[in-house]
Amino acid sequence: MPATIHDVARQAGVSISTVSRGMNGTSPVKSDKRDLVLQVAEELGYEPNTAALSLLGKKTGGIGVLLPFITDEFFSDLLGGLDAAAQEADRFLVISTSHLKVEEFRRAAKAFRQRVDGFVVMAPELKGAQAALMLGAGVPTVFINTQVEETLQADVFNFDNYGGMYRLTKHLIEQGHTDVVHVRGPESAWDASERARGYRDAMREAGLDAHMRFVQGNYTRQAGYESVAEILEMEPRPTAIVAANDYCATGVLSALHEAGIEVPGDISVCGFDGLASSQYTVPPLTTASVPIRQIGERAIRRLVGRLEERENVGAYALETAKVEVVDRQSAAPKS
Amino acid sequence: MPATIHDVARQAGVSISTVSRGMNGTSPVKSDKRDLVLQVAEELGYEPNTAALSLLGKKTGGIGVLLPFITDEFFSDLLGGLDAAAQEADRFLVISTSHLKVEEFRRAAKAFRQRVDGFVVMAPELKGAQAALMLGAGVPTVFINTQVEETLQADVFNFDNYGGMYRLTKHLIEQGHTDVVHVRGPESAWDASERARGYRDAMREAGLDAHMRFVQGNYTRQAGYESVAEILEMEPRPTAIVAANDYCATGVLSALHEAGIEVPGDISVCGFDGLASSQYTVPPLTTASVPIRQIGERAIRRLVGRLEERENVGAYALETAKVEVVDRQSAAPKS
DNA sequence: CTGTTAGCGCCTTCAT
DNA sequence: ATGAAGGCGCTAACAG
Repeated sequence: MPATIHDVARQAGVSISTVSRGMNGTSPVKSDKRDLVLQVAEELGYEPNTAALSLLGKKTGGIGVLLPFITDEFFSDLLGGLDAAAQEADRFLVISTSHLKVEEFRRAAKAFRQRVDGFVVMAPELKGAQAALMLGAGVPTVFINTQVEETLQADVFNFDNYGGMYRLTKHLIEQGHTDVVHVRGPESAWDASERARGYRDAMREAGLDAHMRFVQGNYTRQAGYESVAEILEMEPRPTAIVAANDYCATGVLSALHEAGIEVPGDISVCGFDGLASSQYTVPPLTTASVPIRQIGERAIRRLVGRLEERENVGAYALETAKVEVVDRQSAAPKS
Repeated sequence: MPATIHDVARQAGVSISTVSRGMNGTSPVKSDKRDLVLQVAEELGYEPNTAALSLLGKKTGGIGVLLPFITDEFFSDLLGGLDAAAQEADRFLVISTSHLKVEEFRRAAKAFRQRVDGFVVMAPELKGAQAALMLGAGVPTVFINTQVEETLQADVFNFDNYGGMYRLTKHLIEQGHTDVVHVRGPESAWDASERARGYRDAMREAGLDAHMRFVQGNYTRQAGYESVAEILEMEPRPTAIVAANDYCATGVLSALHEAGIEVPGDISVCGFDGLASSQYTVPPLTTASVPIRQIGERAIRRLVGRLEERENVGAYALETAKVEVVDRQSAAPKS
């Protein structure tokens, strides 16, 4: 049974108010008494009961994190940034995942609402407004990589899915490739559609409409692996593959190696995300790098700023982080 | 401002006790009144305030998860298992990471103690007893992959670090390799020491004492990458490399490829962990597979069992999951 | 400066 | 079967 404020008061021979004031510095306490209180509290290992605090309307210190998955390096990186910034702000993360479906999302939102001060949400399969609705009005929320409308009253930290893929595709085209195939992400995901759109626009602008080819994937290595069989059947055979993400590209690399096809000698391969691991694939992956860790850190800082009602936070904003092409060895000029 | 029990009571024209009883079924309520209460509660979107509940000594529903890192596929897999089982039990995860150092661990333990019903802890750099001490006596805790003494009053779910590495090394030796080098994990980590011990024993038993070679690493891809320079200098040059984990092995593969050395033609490479990604490396990685997701699921189930004081939970137990060698293409018989 | 008191929202006796 | 009242631990008025 942990010590309560009464225990400390009794032991120190003062009233509970004095203890409270001494510990919080809410109002002046004679210094010898304050020292005594602090000392007794220390001895008894006293810590204010957080439930009592919340009941009084104090903040919980918790930040709710709602993610679609977690078993993915992209999300570990994001969580790394989130957690680092949270610790820095002396807050803790309450995490829940697998909210691909609306119902699951609603359930988690409900369970969390009372236990956290605000939310960080990544819901590429949900519109931001839809998610905001379920979280309840007035709950400070920051969205990451989520489709939003202008009217949404929340901060949004996106990254340039469209532009990143556009530039990546263009990069390939500039190297002489004309038959570039895109292994798409899931139909239902907004970010996947944006990436596909980037690919499409780059091809069109280069007058390569007739050369556009899509293979349906779902962001997994498995899907990338399986896409290769289909790609190798295409006529003419593509000389470059742009996968929707690095995971997918890894699967592509693996299948190509198994089929005895050289990368980038016979065919070029690109990913998207710029995961730490993409540097260590064989060969190292040309990709579009998303600063996901920093996005996580910034999202938390912004949220904490709102929670603490800092002056300089300002109006709600949509920030779109730049996505840079990282040229490594898995893509090369068309021979 | 969310509705309180008083709002419901007023609206339904009954006392708050009746509302409480109606919602919880704690004691009989005339059925028409109960229906009315339920209906009003629904309309008002009433949900019992969790802080008030905790104050009354009720459970919070939260499970604290304390991990050393999170930016690692191994941990995402673990979290996947943890989260799945938690959702199944209608509980939520409160996660905190980067507890490599004792001080950080203590800090997180303190912050979490009041907000969760129990803990799942993975602290390979801490002895279980030490961690238990910081969590406070009587807090239900399950340890994963943590060094423990016999006396620890807690459930422990480990996996066979020693045996897995022993068998992996033996596997290589049986294929004719005599010069097998081990890229170690961090000195301070218990699991890394266990793996190193497995390697050592396998080598010794085969009479290969004089052939033992260690390179110090730290479980990262970077360390694996850098170890290769050192390994290639060794006389005689090793024909096989056993890395302390898959990440490290990935770095090895990458550096070897860059150096134009064929795997497994010129040199065999093995990892440890059996990450999903190890199946997609080039070439696919021979490794020792740890059922980490299942371990996560089982850990949560056990913890929940304890929290609910189910009859059949029984005494505290140490379970050590088997680690299987998965033979893929990165290792081959010595030519 | 310091002590007393009134709740925060809820469950739980204790009466009725 | 139902209502009234106490109290969980704490902070913030309100008195001195």
